[in-house]
This record gives sequence, C-alpha cells and structure tokens, in this order.
Amino acid sequence: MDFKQQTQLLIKHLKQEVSLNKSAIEKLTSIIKFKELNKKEFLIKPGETANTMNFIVQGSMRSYYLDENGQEHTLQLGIEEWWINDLYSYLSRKKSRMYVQALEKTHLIRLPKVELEKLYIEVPAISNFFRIKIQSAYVAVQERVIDSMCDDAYERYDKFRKSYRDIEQRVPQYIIASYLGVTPEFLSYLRKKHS
Amino acid sequence: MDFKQQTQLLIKHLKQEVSLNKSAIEKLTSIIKFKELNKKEFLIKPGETANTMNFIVQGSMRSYYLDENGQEHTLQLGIEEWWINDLYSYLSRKKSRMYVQALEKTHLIRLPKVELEKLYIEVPAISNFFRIKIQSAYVAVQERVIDSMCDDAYERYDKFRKSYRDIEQRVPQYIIASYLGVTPEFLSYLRKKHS
DNA sequence: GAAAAAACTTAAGATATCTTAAGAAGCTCA
DNA sequence: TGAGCTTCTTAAGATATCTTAAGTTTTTTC
Repeated sequence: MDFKQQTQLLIKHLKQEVSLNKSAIEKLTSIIKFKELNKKEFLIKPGETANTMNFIVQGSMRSYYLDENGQEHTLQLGIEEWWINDLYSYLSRKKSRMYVQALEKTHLIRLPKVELEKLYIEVPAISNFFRIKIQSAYVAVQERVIDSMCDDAYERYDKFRKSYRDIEQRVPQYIIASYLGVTPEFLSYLRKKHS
Repeated sequence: MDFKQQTQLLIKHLKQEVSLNKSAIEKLTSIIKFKELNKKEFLIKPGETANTMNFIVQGSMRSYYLDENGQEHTLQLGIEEWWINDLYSYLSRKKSRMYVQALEKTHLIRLPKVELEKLYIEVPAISNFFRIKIQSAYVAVQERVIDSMCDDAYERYDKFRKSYRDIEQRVPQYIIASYLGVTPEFLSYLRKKHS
C-alpha cells in the first residue's frame, strides 16, 4: 500500500465519525508521518514519552506492562484501523511505563501531538474525533475493571473471543493470556476443559 | 454550609487547575444546582442517564456495579472536593448500569451537562478543567487494571490505604473489599495476618 | 438505653488459579 | 529441508481466594 492509499484509509476512518471538508483533509494530510515497524519492534519503551497518535494501517500491535517479576501484562491489542498508544503518557506528557510493540510487520500513520493540537483549533471536527476516541478508551478500560471483578477467567476469555474474533486469530495465545490476566498454562487448561 | 460557601468551595477547587475571571465565575455560578442526599440515598440508579457533573461539597459517596450474583463492585469512592459520577453514562449518553450512592449525608453541587457544554464554548478554561478531569479519570482506571493484574489482594489493599488514607477511615470495610475485588471475609483475614 | 440492624471476625472446607517442569507441536530462517 | 527457536499442552503439587456459617462487635433507631 502506498502513502496515498494509507492516507485514504485514515480519512475514511475519520469520516465514519465526523465530517471533513477538503481543507480539513489537506491540513490533516500535511501533518501525517508514516512509519514501518518489523515484527517485535518497539514503537514506545518505558522511559520514553508518547508524543504521537498512532493509526494502524496494516499489521498488528500491542501495549504491555512488564512488572517487577518480569511478567508481561497486555493492556491493549490492535489491528488494521485501530489506534494504539500509551494514552497515559500521551495525555499526561509523563514518561511511559509501557512497551508498545508490533506483533507483525506493521505500517502506521503517526500524528504528532503538537501539530495535532494546533489542528484542533482550526478543525473542530478533528478535535471531536479524538475526544470521542478518548472517551471510548475510558469506557473500554472501565469495562475491563468491571469484568475483572465480576467474571472468572473463562468468562473473560469467552467475552474476549466474541468481541475480538479477528484479533484472536492473529495473536499468540500467551499474549491473550497476558491480556486476560492468567497464565498461558491456565488458559490452555481452560480451552481444553470447555472444548 | 450555605449555598454561597458551597459555591466558593467549587470555585476554589477549579482555580487549583485553571484560572477564572469574574465573568467566568458568574456564568459558572448561574448553572449550579444544589442537592442534598441522605445516607444510602441514590443519585443515579441503573437505567437512568447521568446528565450532570457532581462535586461533593460535604459527605462521601460511591459508585458501584451490582452483578448477576447480587454482588456489589465499587468503582469509585469520593469525599469532599471530589467529583463523583457514572462517567460512562455521562459521556456516552447511554443508560447507566451503576448505582451512585451517598455513604453519609452529603451535599453536592451539580452542573447540568447541557448548560455546561454551552459554557465550554464561552469559557475555554472550564472546558480545559473537565478535559483534565476526564484524563485523570482515564489514568486512574488504567492504573487499576494494571494493579489488578500485577498485585495480590494485600498489595492492592496496602496501596489503597496509602493513596486514600482519609477515605479509608470513613468507609466501611466491606465497601473497601468490594473496591479491591475481594470478599469482606478475605480482607478481614488479610488484615489480621499482616497486623 | 434497649432492641434491631449493620459490620466485622473466625475458621473449616472448597475452588480457581499459579508454579514448575517436561514434552509436543508449530514456525522461521539458513 | 532441517535445526533451532517459539508457542502450546499436560499434569502434579502449591497457593490465593471464596463460601458458608456462626459468633462478636459496632452503629443506628426508636
């Protein structure tokens, strides 16, 4: 996919939420940066500050937290036409404690925060778009808190499969386990038990 | 505390984050609504839609989710000078699935969403204030997801006590248990074990 | 101030989930 | 194509947390 097609995909994606005129599209296009990551390559590492919004054009990514025992905890998973970031670092301007990593060879569009915030003033539709995105991010995380308290591991796995069927196919099981908050061995056991 | 004093408390609270001129304060004051809740009284129940931002002037509150097994899961706790809401419902305009309840006799200031959003246009400082609040809410919830995956129950309890010492004193232990995601019996056991 | 209600504790037995370790299966790259 | 790495499975024993039930303490209400 060439840069033009990639840009088109982003525009199409924004237009699903808000309407954009020619001038808005031009302005947006002018701040776009393209980035390619190889499998397992990192976009963000702990200590860095997230200063772009990142749209997945092709490929898949995840963000995860590495705890003191060396265990990974996956916070977010994403494939084509999803946004991936450490929103905590991006919003607060603080250093990230996450890894944001490509799970496959991945093409991204990055929108630098400084330029994006200037754009918000000129093009309120774009500001609205990201407000909506951040609100959905909040809702999704809150949903996860509730699920982690109400559901046992198998129920969480089942919900995950139903909500993210296309992601489940492409992501190794041990990463799904680290998203659900269980060990890979236990997830394997649950799969067998319920099959 | 009379209405004037309550209003002063809110203004003082906003001024800790953003600066407000006389006209901004006047406009804000004009949309304020006061509300008093008795102990155990509900501000929001499942099926209702949250249509105000709620500032606790005096007292304490919580929001919780009641699951299919009749178990309560506390999502948020708050005392004087905290905001309490079902932000999910407020932001998405969807029906709430939460209870928002007073834990003591409580005085609230409510800012109706419709009027507040009009204010955002005239007074960007107020818009900024709530943007910051919503961002911190996001960060807090994400922190909780991480903690629930990395820490065992005692570590979570310990962090809770350190972060919310003043809340811990005023809230029954079974509610703290329901915030931490454990049974009251188990929390009681942990407290004894580590004392 | 007594009775009732709410909150907390204790303890025993049950269950969910983890740890460790080893082997099997699947993928990747020379 | 084969060797080496990565991922998945299995199973046994360990641990964290829950359930139930009963008794105690604290708070609320009349």
